[in-house]
Parts: sequence; structure tokens; C-alpha cells
Amino acid sequence: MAGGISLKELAAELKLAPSTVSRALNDSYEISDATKKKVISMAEKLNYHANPFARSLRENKSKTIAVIIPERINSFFAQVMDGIEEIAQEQGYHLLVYNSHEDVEKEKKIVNLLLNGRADAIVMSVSSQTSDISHLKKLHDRGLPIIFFDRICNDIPTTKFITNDYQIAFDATKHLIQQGCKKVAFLMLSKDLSITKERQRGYLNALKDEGMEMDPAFDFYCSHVEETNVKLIREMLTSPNKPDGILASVEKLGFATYHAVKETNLRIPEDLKLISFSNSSIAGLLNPSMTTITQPALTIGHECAKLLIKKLNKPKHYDLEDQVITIPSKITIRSSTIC
Amino acid sequence: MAGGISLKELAAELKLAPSTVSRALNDSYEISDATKKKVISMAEKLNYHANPFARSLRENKSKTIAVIIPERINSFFAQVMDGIEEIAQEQGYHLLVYNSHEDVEKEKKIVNLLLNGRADAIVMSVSSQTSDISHLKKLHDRGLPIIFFDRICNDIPTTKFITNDYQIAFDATKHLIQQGCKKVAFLMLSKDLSITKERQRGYLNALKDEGMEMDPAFDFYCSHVEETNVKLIREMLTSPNKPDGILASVEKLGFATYHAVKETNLRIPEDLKLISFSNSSIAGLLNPSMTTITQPALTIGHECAKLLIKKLNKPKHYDLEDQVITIPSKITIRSSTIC
DNA sequence: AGAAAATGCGGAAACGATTTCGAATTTTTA
DNA sequence: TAAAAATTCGAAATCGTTTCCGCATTTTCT
Repeated sequence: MAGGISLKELAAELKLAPSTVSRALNDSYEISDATKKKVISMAEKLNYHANPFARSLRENKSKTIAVIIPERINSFFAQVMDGIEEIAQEQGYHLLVYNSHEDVEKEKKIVNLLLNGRADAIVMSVSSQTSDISHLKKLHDRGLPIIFFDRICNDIPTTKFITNDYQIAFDATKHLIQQGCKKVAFLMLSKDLSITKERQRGYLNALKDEGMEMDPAFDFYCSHVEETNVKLIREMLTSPNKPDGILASVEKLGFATYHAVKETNLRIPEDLKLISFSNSSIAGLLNPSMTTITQPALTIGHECAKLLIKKLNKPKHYDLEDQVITIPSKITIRSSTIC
Repeated sequence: MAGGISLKELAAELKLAPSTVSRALNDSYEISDATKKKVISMAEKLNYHANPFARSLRENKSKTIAVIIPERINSFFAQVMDGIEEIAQEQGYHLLVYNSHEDVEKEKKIVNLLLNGRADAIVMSVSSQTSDISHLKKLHDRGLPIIFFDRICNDIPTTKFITNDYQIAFDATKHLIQQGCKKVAFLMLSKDLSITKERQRGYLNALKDEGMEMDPAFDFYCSHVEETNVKLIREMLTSPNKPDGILASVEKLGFATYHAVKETNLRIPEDLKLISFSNSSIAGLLNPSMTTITQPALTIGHECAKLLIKKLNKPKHYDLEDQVITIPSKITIRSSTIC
């Protein structure tokens, strides 16, 4: 901003027209190699950098992608972000990052900020409070390309990336039952979330498949307040009708369970077996180490960014189809489910 | 971008001049309340949103702050980011986020991207590989306000935020010795990093203070490759001259130590006591739970953002002084240092 | 050799906002 | 009542690019 030299000044220095200099820097075929070289070397000498806002104004695109996540201190979202950034940087895109803190009101504010075209496109995972999606519809209606991942919005016709939520939750529940669990509980954030719906469906179908009745007390809704969750889980674990197996549908609930268990006499895995969605490398460090469902976070990030940039490069010739693309997770069996 | 209406079109609809509409929307004193109301209601009706690039171009500022961190999957940096974002959002600023992945070449590329004024200012923590700082000097020389936190750059005259690295490392080392450690090792990333210098100084002075000789083998440099670190630490822990206490200067090395210990017969805290810098809530979940030095990450983020925005609001009347502001950390004593 | 095409570059408009300057009308003051 | 001042708004310049036209000059074709 301060010491910046403009294209016009650069042109004056070269005794050329601004149009010529612009074309030379953009490697236009209309400009001879000789002048191209002159222009480029002078540009370097004078430390010329094109003003991105002038360009954005003129070209009507910002080379910027907005990413909205519900929390930052979460290895899954952090890895997805890394994946997005990797591709974005490769393609010359910048990342505007927002944290909705699982708060739908904050999410709305952020979305409203994006209505003015500051970003060319959006990648997001909705907050656990998001049930009314009118603010997201508005974005989509405005023509802003938007891709969802993990916590998706089925009612908005665009491409979404998820993992095999149903199947992997099914498999995880089966695994618990195979390890001898008779009463498996399912921990989740909010019933509105796409991931809890699918993962719960997998959980319930696994129970049914094993001829087990499902106990409503084991459909366990948590809040976004850490202490509350620990307390609730502890209460469940010390109640007469306590589970002997737990499937945590998100990382923080898996950790909360460890916290809760520490405050009881229960032993993992002898008294309680636990499997949790988690991308944290710390899972293997816990004692006992935690069996996890690991999502392909980096890949999800890559694919989101690739697809979005493909769309941005050919706005007319390519559309973000209304489809859900599934990239499978892996279960890493550790000590928390094996006696 | 797509359905956007421009100020000019809005003005035409209102049969007013663009200048009038602009002033009305910016609540200028020159416009009567009557027309202001008309303009505002029509703007809402037509869903008008000011083009941020036109504004940035004209005003020569973007309301954007760039943040560069060396890694994303790190509770400290994530919390700092949350802190920065909180204040930034409050003040109408957006965050452009970049991860240097501890790679100075990536850091240079990112910094070069920022030379064109895309961001009004920068908050950063340098990569562990950064010893040549010419790229950062260039930024500063260009007049771009820049604030460092945690891993700072002393040679660049601006404001930096750190924790009481020296004192807290001193205290932590003393704590280990008080718990009976005779041979304390210090784990660090790179000797060029400001935090390792200060923390190492605290460590060494504590040893000296206790009349203990310092063993060069215990000045332990790690890489940025997780597996290598675990291997190196394991080798140290199984060597004849093995330490009975460890101070890890960054979170990942604390966790790496737990990993390494798992592969040995050693017990924490009986055979080895460990204290680590870490902001992760998981520390309390480990078995044994890990004694940590917790940095005021959120506060650091807040203060960085506040100061930077103060500067951006009064570019002429306020300068980022060449000073280091210290916000103290806290030691949370847990089982890994107490028999 | 004369017409046609290709090459290389300049002029000026445009993107969408803000702001300086000025002008017209109305209100206040002397 | 005339002059001064306040109020309210419009015209046009400006920020730094890109791009549509246009115009020479040179090369190619017949």
C-alpha cells in the first residue's frame, strides 16, 4: 500500500501505454518479446505488484475462497483446512476463514458478510444449531458457488463431501457388540445435524441387525458446553441402567467420555468400551488408547478445493451438481474396545 | 457477484445522484433524514451490498488482516486464532489465514503474496526454519504493519507479544528438580527460534541456580517429523545416560515424549518426570495426566488484534513501537511430575 | 507490385465505490 | 429587506486494472 507503484507509473517509466504494460505482464500475444522483457525487468526493478482490488473490481473475481467451520480446536476441521489450503495455494487462491463456534447466529452474521462478493466461493460445515437454513439458501440463490463437507445441508442443491457416515457407524456399533457389549449408547451433538442423522441410522440398524432393542436413554444428546457434557455422561455412566459400550459421533464427545470415566470407578475397556469419531493423533496416547473412526480429512479438503476451483475456472461450462460424494473412513482399533 | 446491484443502479431507482446515495448509506451529515430513510429502505429492498473491492480500491484499505502460523493442528495457535478472530470480527475485519507448515520457503511465498496490499496488516509466528528474515524485513520496510507473537523476530522493530518464556521455563525446571530430578533434558525445535532461546535460558539458569551441571546431551534438538522425534526421544530415554526429567519446549514434543515412553519400560512419573508447554485440554486426559505450561493464547490473540486495529484506525497518530509485551503463562501441575 | 493480413502498440472506457468542489435552495441574521 | 449562512444535493474526478477499438507499420500472398 505505502510504497506501491502503479501500473501507470510503471508505464510512464517505460514510456509505454498502460495498456501495453498490462498486456506485457499478462503475457499477451499482442506484445513482442522484446518489450515484454523490458517491461518485466523494469517491473521487478521497481518492485511493482498489481493491486489486487483494482483487478478484482475489473475482473469481478477475488481469487478468494471463504471457509466456515464450527470450531477450530478440532483436528478434523484443522486437517480439512490444511487440505483446502494446499490446493488453493497451488491455484493462486486465498483463504478467508471464519469460525462459527457452533453458533447459528454467528453463522448468519458471517454468511451476511459474504453476500457482497468478497469471496468467489464458500466451503463450509454448518453449526450444530443450524436447522433453519434460509441464510444459506440466500447465498446459494445469489449464485455464489458453495460446497458443504461433513455437516452438510441436503436442501441446498450443490455438491457435498462426506464420509460413509452410515456404514462406518454401523460397522463401529457392530464392532462394539462383537466385543461383548450388550448396551450400547450413542453420543451426539444435535439431532438436526446431517452427520448425527446418518451415524445414528447406522448405529440403530446395527442394533436391529443384532436383534438388540434400542433403549431411548442411550440416544444421548450433548450440548456444546464441555463441562455439561462431562457431567451428563458421568451421570449416565453411574446410573443403574448404564451402558457398557459407547459410540461417540464426534471427537469432543469421545474425549468427554474419557474425562467422565476418570471421575468414576469404571475401567475401559473392561466395564465400558468406547469408540469415537476422531482425527486426533492423541487418541493413541490415551490410556487405554482410544479406538477411533478416522475421517479422510485431508482428502476431503483437497476434493472440496479442487472441485470448487474447477467450477471457478469454468463458471459457464461446469456446474456443482446436486450430489453427495462419499469418501470412506477407517476404523483404527485400539485398546478402548479390546479386553 | 451475480445478482449484485450497484450503487449507480440503486441511485437511478431512487432518482438520486450516486454521490447522494453513497452519503446517505454512510450516514453523512449532509443528507436529510428523509432521503436517508428512503435510500436505506430501498437499499434493503433491492438487496444492495457495497462492492468491497471498489471500496478497497478507493480507500486504499481492505479491512483484512493476514495471519500466518506455522501449524494449524496445535491448540495454542488455534486458540490464538480464535482470539484474533473475535476482536477482528467485532471491528469489521476479515482474516486471511496461511499455514507455513514450519517451512521457511512456504513462509517466503506467503509473505510475497502479501506484498501487494491484499491485507492491511499481518499477525504472525515464524516457522522454526526461519533464520534469514529478509523477506519479513521487506514487508516491514514496505510499511505494512506487522505484529509477531510467540515466535518473534527481534530484529524487526515492531510490537511483539510473548509469554514469560524465560521465567516460566526457569520455574518449570525448578519444579522438576524439586520433585527429585537429577538429570533434566530440554527438548526444542530449532535453536534459531526466539522461544527456544528464551526457554532454554530459563532452563539453563535453573540448573545453574541449583548447582547442577548441564549435560550437552540433554540439549535436545528435534525435527519437524513426528516419527523421527519419537525415535530420537526413545533412543535418549533408553541410553545409559538417560534423563529423569524432561522439559518440552513445545506441545508436540511433549506428546512425542509420551509416545516414546510407551515404547519403553519407563514409568511416568516414577522413572521420568515430564512437563511440557501445551494448551491442549487433552493433557489432563493422558495417563498419567501431563503437567503443562499453559500460555494465555486467547489473550495473546486478543491483544494482537486490538493493537493492530488501533494502529489501522489511526495510522498517523499511532505507531507500533519496538517493544516486547509479556503475558505470563501458568503451570498446571498434574501427575506427570508428582510421584 | 499492389492488396491483404498480421504484428505491435496507444487511447479511452469501464469496473463501483468515495469525495472534492460547487451550486441551488432554504433558513437565519443584521 | 438584503445579505449571510446553513442545508441538501449533483457533477465529475479518482483509485489501478483490463479490454475493446483503432491505427500505424510490417509481412505475406497472388
